[in-house]
Amino acid sequence: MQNELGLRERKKIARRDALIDATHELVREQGLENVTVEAICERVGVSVRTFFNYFESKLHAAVGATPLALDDDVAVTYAQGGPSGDFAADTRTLLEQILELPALSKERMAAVIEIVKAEPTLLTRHMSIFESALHQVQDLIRQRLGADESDSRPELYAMTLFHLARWATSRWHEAGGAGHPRDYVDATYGELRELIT
Amino acid sequence: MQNELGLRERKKIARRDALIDATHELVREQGLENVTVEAICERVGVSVRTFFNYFESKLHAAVGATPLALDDDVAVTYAQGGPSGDFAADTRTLLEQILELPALSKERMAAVIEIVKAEPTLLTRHMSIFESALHQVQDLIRQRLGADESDSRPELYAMTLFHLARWATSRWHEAGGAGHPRDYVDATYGELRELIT
DNA sequence: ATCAAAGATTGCACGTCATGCAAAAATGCA
DNA sequence: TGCATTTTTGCATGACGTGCAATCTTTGAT
Repeated sequence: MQNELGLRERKKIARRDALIDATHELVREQGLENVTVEAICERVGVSVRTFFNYFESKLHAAVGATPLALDDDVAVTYAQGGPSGDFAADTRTLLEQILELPALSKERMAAVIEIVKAEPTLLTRHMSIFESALHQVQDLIRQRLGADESDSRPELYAMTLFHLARWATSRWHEAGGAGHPRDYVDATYGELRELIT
Repeated sequence: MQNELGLRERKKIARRDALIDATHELVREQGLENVTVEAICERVGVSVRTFFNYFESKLHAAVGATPLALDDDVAVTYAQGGPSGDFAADTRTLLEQILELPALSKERMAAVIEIVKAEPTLLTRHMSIFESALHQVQDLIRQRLGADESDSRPELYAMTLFHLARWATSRWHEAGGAGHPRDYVDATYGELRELIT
């Protein structure tokens, strides 16, 4: 078995990409609210039902939502108190590792950022897009802290982390896409610290 | 003109309350997903169309969403750099003032918290419920910072503030509703600080 | 090349959410 | 009482999203 993917896999990826791209184009042209799933499907040449085989919702397609594929080692290390033993430092490292994940190509990421800028409600309204990712991170933090269900810290922490990620990415994009989102984590932390010091 | 409200006003408030309470009951009985707007209306004796005159969505009713009625003085003072001149301190004061607002009765607040606990997706999925409140706070922060549109700090700050408010409220509820959510802001700040120090 | 199993797409029916509009009912006020 | 203003309501409409069963495609083995 080669590293090659079968026709089946390749087609799936291509279709998925086509759906995301079509969504981006249409949203750019007409705005999120005015784009119907039907229109997206028409452009791609696919049935509406198929669209929903790929994405849970229109929003998921708009942000090109991909399951968070965090490395197992990284996750376990963090959960068990590593790598440094310092909670704040390790959590920050975790954030940087999350930002390393090749979730989207640069072009697509840029498209998403533009869309979010034009449609601020997208992220504010339906954060469910990232729900599973959020949940994973939340669980890691919970394990790390040895917290039980009633402790709401993991939830707040995970959400804050998510915002930090978004913010860093946003800054990176504002800077013209120079370097890597990871490079902007520092500034982001600094600004958040100004709020709660 | 007395302080008395006319029949019209009283009926509106009563209906609104009835809708919120009915929603809470039904959600408790059947879970958020299984409650239809139609069922809520049936219980209250009101048409579906009327429901949507009162609430933007089912979720809004579930959390008893009320427009954020922040005092004008408070808002202006904050936006113009007051009351102390220190950004972090004043923002914290703002948070405490937001928590002062009598958005919901204690019982209803408790009901909402229980619902959110049972249906974590509620807040994650549709944060739009708080969108207008969030937006107001965001604008205040933007003014305060003299930031322009491209600066994303107000957005992150407002959202963080929102989380802090939720967290403080949650802690207050866990403590059996003793005192006031405001009293838990301190602990909340401390815990968040642990994340980003 | 053939064929069966596994996987993906599709159409259809269905239920729900949400909005616009205009008629009808309720309320406030002179 | 009669008239103006709000509110409620029914109806039509459109979009979202899911379950199901039929159909088509890919795969891998013979």
